[in-house]
Amino acid sequence: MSKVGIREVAKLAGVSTGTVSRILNDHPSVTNELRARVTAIIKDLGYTPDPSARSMRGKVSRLIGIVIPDLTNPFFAELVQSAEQAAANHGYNIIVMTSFDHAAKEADRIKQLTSRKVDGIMLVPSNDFHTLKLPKGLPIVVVDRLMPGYSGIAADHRNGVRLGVEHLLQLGHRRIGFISGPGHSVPANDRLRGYLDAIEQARERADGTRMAGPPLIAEAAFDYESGRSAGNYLLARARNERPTAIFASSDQQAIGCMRAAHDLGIPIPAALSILGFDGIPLASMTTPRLTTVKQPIQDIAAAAVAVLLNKQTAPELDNPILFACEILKGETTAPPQPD
Amino acid sequence: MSKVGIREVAKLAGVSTGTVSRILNDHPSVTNELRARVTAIIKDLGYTPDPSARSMRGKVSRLIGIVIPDLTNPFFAELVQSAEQAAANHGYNIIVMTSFDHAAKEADRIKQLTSRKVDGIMLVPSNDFHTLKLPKGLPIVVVDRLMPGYSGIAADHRNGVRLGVEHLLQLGHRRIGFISGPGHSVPANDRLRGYLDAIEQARERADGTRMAGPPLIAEAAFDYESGRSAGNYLLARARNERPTAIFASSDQQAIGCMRAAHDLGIPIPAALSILGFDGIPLASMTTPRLTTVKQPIQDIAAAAVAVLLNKQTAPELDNPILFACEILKGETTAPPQPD
DNA sequence: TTGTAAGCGTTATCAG
DNA sequence: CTGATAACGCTTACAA
Repeated sequence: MSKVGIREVAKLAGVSTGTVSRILNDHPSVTNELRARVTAIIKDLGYTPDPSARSMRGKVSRLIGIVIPDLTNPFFAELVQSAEQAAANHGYNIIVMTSFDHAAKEADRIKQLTSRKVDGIMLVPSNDFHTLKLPKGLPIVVVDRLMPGYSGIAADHRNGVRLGVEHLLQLGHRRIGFISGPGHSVPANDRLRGYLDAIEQARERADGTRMAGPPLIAEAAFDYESGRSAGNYLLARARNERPTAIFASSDQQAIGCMRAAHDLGIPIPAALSILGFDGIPLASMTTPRLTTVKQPIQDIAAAAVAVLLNKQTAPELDNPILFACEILKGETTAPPQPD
Repeated sequence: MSKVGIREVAKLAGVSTGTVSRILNDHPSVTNELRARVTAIIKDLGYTPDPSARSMRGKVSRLIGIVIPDLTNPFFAELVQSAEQAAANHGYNIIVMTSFDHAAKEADRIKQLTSRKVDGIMLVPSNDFHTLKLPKGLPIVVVDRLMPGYSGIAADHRNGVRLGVEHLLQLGHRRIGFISGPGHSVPANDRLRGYLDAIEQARERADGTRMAGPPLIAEAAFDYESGRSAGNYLLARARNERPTAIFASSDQQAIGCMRAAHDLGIPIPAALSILGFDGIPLASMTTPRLTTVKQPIQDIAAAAVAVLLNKQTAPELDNPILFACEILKGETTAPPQPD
């Protein structure tokens, strides 16, 4: 059943193993006639090349490594799943590893992948990732959390957030709170910048309109519980002082914030609009459904795989490939009530 | 940097490559003294054995394949993550694949894994999985969705559900609705059986107490939307007729059901208790927090890996290893109001 | 207990 | 364009 190797094929086809190998690897210099005949025999015999032997002799393992901080995070889960699909389409498989946002573990995992001879690594760097030396010669594409000095692929967080703020502004909101991500996280800072951009811009064009003053930014981790307490913080003031809309840096934060509002007796979206970021499936499962800025996860994954397989030219240093985000309208945003 | 092979080690240690190999593989017949010396040199040189060569020559790849229906499902995501950790502890890595509950894709993935020479496969079979021939000689452990005729590892769904029903009974509920999973799914049927067990048992010991009559079971897919419509179905009757508690077969169903109740103006848990099953992180993120029966995912994953690595004897045919579930108390269950 | 040497299944080089 | 043939880095009889 499984004893069939390249030699059997060669013998049965009356050619040499070399020829079979060339056919297997789409080497151009083989007669079409021959190629057809041998291919038929291959299929007939049910022969499959042995990946281990291939990756030992050749320099290709058809294996891609993915290192992410946390598979439990729906965003990363979808990223991995999309990458798996994209890779499978090219005959590649995926080895996943979780770093738990721990730099040492991450370094170890990358070393493992290197020794596995993976053909490339897709990396979402851990947050305390600072001085890791990436192995040279091995294609690595940094995804989502872009690192200065490395090429990468990600959603355009900054413009995505700007888009979201515009949406709130157009609804008539003027006191727009922002729950920021952890300060040491690159995408968190990008999102914050997007918020500041949009607010600044609104201020400039708002001749008479006042953009309200009190602190409207709260820093928090990306998770649910942090979003909740940040929400509490932002909402803990008189009605005509507190924000009429809150933009959270992640859907999980947004959902936590919804809960905070609920506990304070503030109806959504009547008295408070909430906008999330990410577009995870969970967003459409809340009551009311969360309006959110969706990242094109599949596109990101596909692009990353394409780059690793040299199907697409890699992004240049400090000049990442960015994908546009779009607003996914739910039921948590509406025009503000008059004070 | 990377040119160091077993020969370098051997030369530098003044031994043969064979000896080094034996040391690498913990072969018993090597002097401790020698072992220590060579090990030191290995570490010193930063030598790492080439996995491709190893898996080609030997019969071990230190690779485990995992095939699941959907990585986006938080339950499976956690399963994979836990397995990855467990495997890493033994020097093993994980190749993940998604079948999308599609039998053909699943078969293809399994074949790929076989040719990769993985040392074992952890499989959550797709639901339209009927007549797949599993490759012989390759350890496969079926997880979560047990298939009759195969050995497997899973949570004890039946007893878990029974536990949940007991909880509701103790709170005083007598009309307990049940949202079942899709009829063709094995765990769904196990859960349904658990419900029937508990109800039956309650009926027997309930001398005078009446266990209410009207249809209290609704079949639905495991997802959110299905849970919602099943909830609507069960709740669409007069207050003194409808269930005072609903047990859903998945957390996602339960959350959908919460939304249905909400839309009908039925307060939770005041007028309706809701109990979920799975214990995904999402369960603690709803408002109010969902009470649920938690599956010990990490234990399941660890056991599956242990079996694949022969660290633990495999479960016998038709005699699966089952792990107990436990109730995770949230805020959606309370004593029923009088009619 | 340790050394020697023969492959494992492919790919790549080099002739023909 | 195709056929021999030598590696690739390691494990494992078999010998010593």
